[in-house]
Amino acid sequence: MFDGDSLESVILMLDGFACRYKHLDDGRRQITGYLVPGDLCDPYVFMLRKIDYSVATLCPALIAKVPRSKLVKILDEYPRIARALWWSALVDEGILREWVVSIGRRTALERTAHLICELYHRLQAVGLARNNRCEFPITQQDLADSLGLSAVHVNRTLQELRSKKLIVQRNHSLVMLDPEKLRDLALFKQSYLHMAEDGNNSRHEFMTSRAKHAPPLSRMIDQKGG
Amino acid sequence: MFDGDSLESVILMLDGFACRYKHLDDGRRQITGYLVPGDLCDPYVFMLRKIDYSVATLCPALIAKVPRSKLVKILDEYPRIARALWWSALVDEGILREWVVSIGRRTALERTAHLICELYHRLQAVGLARNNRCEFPITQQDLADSLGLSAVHVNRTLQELRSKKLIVQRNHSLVMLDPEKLRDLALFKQSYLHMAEDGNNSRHEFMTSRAKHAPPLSRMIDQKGG
DNA sequence: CGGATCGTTGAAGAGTATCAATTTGAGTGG
DNA sequence: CCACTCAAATTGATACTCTTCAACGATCCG
Repeated sequence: MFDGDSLESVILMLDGFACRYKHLDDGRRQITGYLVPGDLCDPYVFMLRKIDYSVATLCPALIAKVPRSKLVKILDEYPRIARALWWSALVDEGILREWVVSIGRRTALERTAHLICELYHRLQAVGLARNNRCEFPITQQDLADSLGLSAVHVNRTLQELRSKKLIVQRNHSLVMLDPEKLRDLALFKQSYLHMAEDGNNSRHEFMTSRAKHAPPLSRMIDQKGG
Repeated sequence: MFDGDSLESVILMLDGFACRYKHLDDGRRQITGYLVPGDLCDPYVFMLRKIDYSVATLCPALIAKVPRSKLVKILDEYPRIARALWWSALVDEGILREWVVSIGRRTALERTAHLICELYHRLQAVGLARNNRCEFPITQQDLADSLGLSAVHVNRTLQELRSKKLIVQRNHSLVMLDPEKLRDLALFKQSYLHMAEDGNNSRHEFMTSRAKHAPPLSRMIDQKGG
């Protein structure tokens, strides 16, 4: 799905990771957000005819493609889903604001820690993380393009997080060894994610609602694209 | 209006400039967006009980305070306004994505030029800029906190834009001497603002609609706060 | 006129980028 | 199971953008 495309259907992440990103003309890339299971790639289909960013998967992913017309009908029938969608867009905006704060004012170390915290908490909210461990299929180059750093510097920053005994990475998963210290270092305040106290949010509801009422899924296994 | 406040009414900018910002615990500040006439400070009142940022005016400003209940009624009666609100939130998100790209991947010079272009085009869209001139009541410290730079560096960056004959500043207004070169330098693509070809957008409609149906305005002159 | 805020300048240093090479690790096919 | 390949991670050296600090000048306003 690319910058400038028209929107004829909405894509829901069922499994795997993806990201939104933009390219500058000379090739510089900036990732503007991650999509985890339960997220919609493009909740803008109702207002904007074109999207102004691209989406790429970071690993093989499972998605549901919901035709625009079908989604409109679903939203009419199940207003809770409409509300969840609206909520979700606002949460996305809050996350985006925090990214601006991170890239603008946090140091490389704080910024990297903050992104790890964000992803862990979002995955936890949809039941995909526990015991301080979660999938982490994001390359150092992707992190660099998310954090406004170079890949080399991300590498050294991750080394520092490891040497401080805050995280370990194995295969494509990550463990927070001392979540509290990590959040302190990151200046991380969970509240901006607007989740309930128990760590759940309405996306979870959206996912489970979806399971009962969803249109047929199209299955797509996709290699990482750029 | 501060981080954590409950939302009992929505504030509409009628005149003047304001910004959204967040503080880190140690005092570092990051501005996450500007509010110009026609913008709502907090279009989140419908879903989120708390806001996760603060708002400050940058100059004496005129605002309309719309009680939550009244706005709900207005939106029921005039669905076009509801649509404009929804649209507006999506445009805000697009702007935020572009800020992430700017701070993450544009150089200081490009980034500064890009913010100038954004503000000019947004002001033009609500009829507050023409002939490449607009109000610009933003201090270098504010620019620094918007662009993720130090005030000193913003100063030198503005000097460079002036020495390249791209802008001039007088009093509190700014003139783009060579808008095309400025946009090229900034890698600025107008499309992300999702405005119509003529430079107008639905916020303008929102403003004029409001004039006919608005609740009584409360007038508030406010000194810059932090 | 005095005080505050904002803008400007210079010098020195920190943080991060860049470049280039090397190592590691995960497939893949023989 | 091993050799091969390719992408990702790591390392070192060097350069540069931007920050910090401190001082000074300009402007505004009561």
